[in-house]
Amino acid sequence: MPRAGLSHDVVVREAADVADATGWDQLSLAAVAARFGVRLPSLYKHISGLDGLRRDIAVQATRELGEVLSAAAVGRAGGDALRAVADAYRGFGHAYPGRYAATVRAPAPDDDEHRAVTDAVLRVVLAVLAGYGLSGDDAVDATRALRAGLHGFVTLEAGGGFGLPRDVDRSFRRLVDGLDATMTAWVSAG
Amino acid sequence: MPRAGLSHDVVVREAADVADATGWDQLSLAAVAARFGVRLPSLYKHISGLDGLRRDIAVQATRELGEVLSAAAVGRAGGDALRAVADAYRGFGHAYPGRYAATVRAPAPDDDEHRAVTDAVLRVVLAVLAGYGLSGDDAVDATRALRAGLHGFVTLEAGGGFGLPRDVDRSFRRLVDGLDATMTAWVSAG
DNA sequence: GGGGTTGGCTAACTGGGCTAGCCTATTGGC
DNA sequence: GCCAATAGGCTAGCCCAGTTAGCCAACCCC
Repeated sequence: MPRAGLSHDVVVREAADVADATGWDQLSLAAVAARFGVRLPSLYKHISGLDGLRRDIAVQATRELGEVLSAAAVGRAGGDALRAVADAYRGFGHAYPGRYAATVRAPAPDDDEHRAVTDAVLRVVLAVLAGYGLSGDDAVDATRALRAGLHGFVTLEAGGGFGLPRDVDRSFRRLVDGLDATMTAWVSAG
Repeated sequence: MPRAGLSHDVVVREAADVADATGWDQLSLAAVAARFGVRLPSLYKHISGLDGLRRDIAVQATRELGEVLSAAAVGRAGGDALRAVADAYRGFGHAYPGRYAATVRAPAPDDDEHRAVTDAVLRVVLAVLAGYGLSGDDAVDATRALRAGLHGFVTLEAGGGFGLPRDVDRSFRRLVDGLDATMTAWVSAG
């Protein structure tokens, strides 16, 4: 019985790849086990069931998203930073649809590790908004508007919701420009 | 063996209620059959499996959404219409989370009935945008931005993604105001 | 090389979806 | 009113995914 060399991180990473390839909803332990050429119950030595695996993927994917956004934001400010972060966000959703879907999952109230990585993403966004001069309630509203616009666009695009031939990149650019203008306006409106 | 009085429409409606109560992802034929006090295979006389049922719920829910949005838009124009439609959209998502999730499902390419109801929703949105003087590519971009913003907000809200205490109604109002301003600006920018 | 730990495995159960085929309630024609 | 056809329930039985329990071999360290 040769060992397959599994570990928690290896299993989670492979499972994330499965989710990217087949869809977050279609993720199954059977598919992951098959990837490793291993029987399904063997995975239980490394993860706690399908739901535990989903949570682990969410944590890993959210960490990766935070790194990607942070890298995009560094050295930029204002609309420049906003556009870079927005593009990075959408790019992540395109490149890793399964991981992206995982990042939407809200952390359980007592899951500190998960909370930490979602907070890290939030901090990047807040830093971008600070570049507009937004803070407090304005920043909260702006964060929600920004996440709503980006998340909505990425999920609708991934779900095939944009049937029309009109160039999708261009629509996205105009959406982000609109968000930029809105936030700029909020600043001057005080 | 008394008859339970099932029919296609009755089953789909009850299944939509199950989806609202337990979540679109948790929808199961077992739960629907239990609601009717009927054995699971009996449902197959009225629907074609779980996936067929999901598609049927999507069609029905999208039709309902179209009616709700259309009713909200009637007799209004411009920002007034936009706000009314946006509130109706979010209200539908709150009141019927399972049905709402079903409306996101894109129609199969050859599913004319499904396409017809999604087109009806699109027509309402386009009518609102026409009130801004938007048409052609501008209208397509605006539709996408609008759907992205509304859909993103509703799903994040439903998913518990808005953890902060800041009033969510207020954030939504500001998002819609921002969309209104953006579309107004697009018109003048031609 | 012997013992503990780790990481595979098989066996077995649950529960959901699906198909086949039975049997009865209802309905429509005469 | 009867008889046949249809339609709408049912049971039985399959498959597949997830889960748990418990076995046993591989590896690691002394």
